[in-house]
Amino acid sequence: MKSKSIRLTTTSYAVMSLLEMLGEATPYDLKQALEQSIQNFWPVPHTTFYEEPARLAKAGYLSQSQESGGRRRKRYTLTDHGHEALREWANSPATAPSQFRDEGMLKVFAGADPQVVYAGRGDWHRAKLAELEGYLENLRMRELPEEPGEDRWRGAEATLIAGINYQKQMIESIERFIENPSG
Amino acid sequence: MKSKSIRLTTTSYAVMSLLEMLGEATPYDLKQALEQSIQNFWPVPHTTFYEEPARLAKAGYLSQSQESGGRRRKRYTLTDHGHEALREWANSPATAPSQFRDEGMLKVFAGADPQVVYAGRGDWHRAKLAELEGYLENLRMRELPEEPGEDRWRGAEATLIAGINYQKQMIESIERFIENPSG
DNA sequence: GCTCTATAGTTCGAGACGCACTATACAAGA
DNA sequence: TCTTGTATAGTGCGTCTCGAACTATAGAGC
Repeated sequence: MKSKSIRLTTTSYAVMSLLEMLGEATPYDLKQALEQSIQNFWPVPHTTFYEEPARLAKAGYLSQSQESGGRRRKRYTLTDHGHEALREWANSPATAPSQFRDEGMLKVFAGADPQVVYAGRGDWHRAKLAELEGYLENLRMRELPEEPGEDRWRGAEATLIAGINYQKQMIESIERFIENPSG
Repeated sequence: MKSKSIRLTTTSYAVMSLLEMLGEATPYDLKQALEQSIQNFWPVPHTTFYEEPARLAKAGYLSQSQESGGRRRKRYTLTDHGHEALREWANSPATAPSQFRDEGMLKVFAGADPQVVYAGRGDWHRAKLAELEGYLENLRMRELPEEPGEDRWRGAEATLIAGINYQKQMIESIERFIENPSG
């Protein structure tokens, strides 16, 4: 365990949380799981799921194995060290304030017409909303056969619901903003 | 004009928009102007205001001069090339979807108690709200002596108002989420 | 076997980030 | 005048993040 010391970023914890939920996962599994849960609150480009686990493994937070046939995919699991680090982070009170970025608002700042900038936005958020509602339904189907008390998926469900509420709110705000940018 | 060609990012346009509004500005001016307008929609660390203008100047989008006394600060203005690039971007319809990141929600995903995670958040947003309302008031005082039709500050005002609405909404959402995470 | 499409994985260079630090201005008190 | 304090202003640099462009494998249907 030649654990090179690295800085753990929020994205590191995202990967570790996902792994805690899934048990063992390939980068692709992680990518999919993120899309179906916290993507709305922590967007991560897919290449990160190939790079970050390798980085975490090198530092001893994950263990790695390789499939012997086919694509010879890498499978990761949390080590004890990883679990510990994750728990410590999750239980620490200090949390960075949330951030919002919207290129459209910058264009408005630069003088663009809000109506034009936000024309397609409502639909985008409506599509996202439908997608999330689908995930939530799937999640609830899958949960049925499990033991009562089984709660590996509880976090995923809470964040999905929050994501759904978030999308609904965005749809409303955008409509209000288009109607009356200085209200 | 040894214009090295660079990629213009959204942050580049943020800097250029600010410069268009201010006319001429030092990095520090840019930093302050951002804080009082679009910070909520495009957070930028302060070091960027020293690095990015230099990069843009090298590529011919800004011109640079240096104060001769004191801190010998650099002052930037948009070149014609810069104005053009900015206009083109502002008028282009394609706009990246907005992004939201919230480390707290990740902690909830990882199993943390929403009540604990979001305990101080409401206050944070309330403070931010008050800050923005102050900026808006200042902006409106300053606008009084200007010519009617003068609208360099209109974008700033619109984004400030949107920022204020955003903070109000966050305060509400957080309260609702704490009360009932799975509503 | 071939071809199409979905799925899965990789490389790499440029940009973004933020800690830690340095420097200047200016006012108040000793 | 000298020192000290504090707000203002600027910098260096290593690490992390991003995303375009690309490659590879699997499985379905002919």
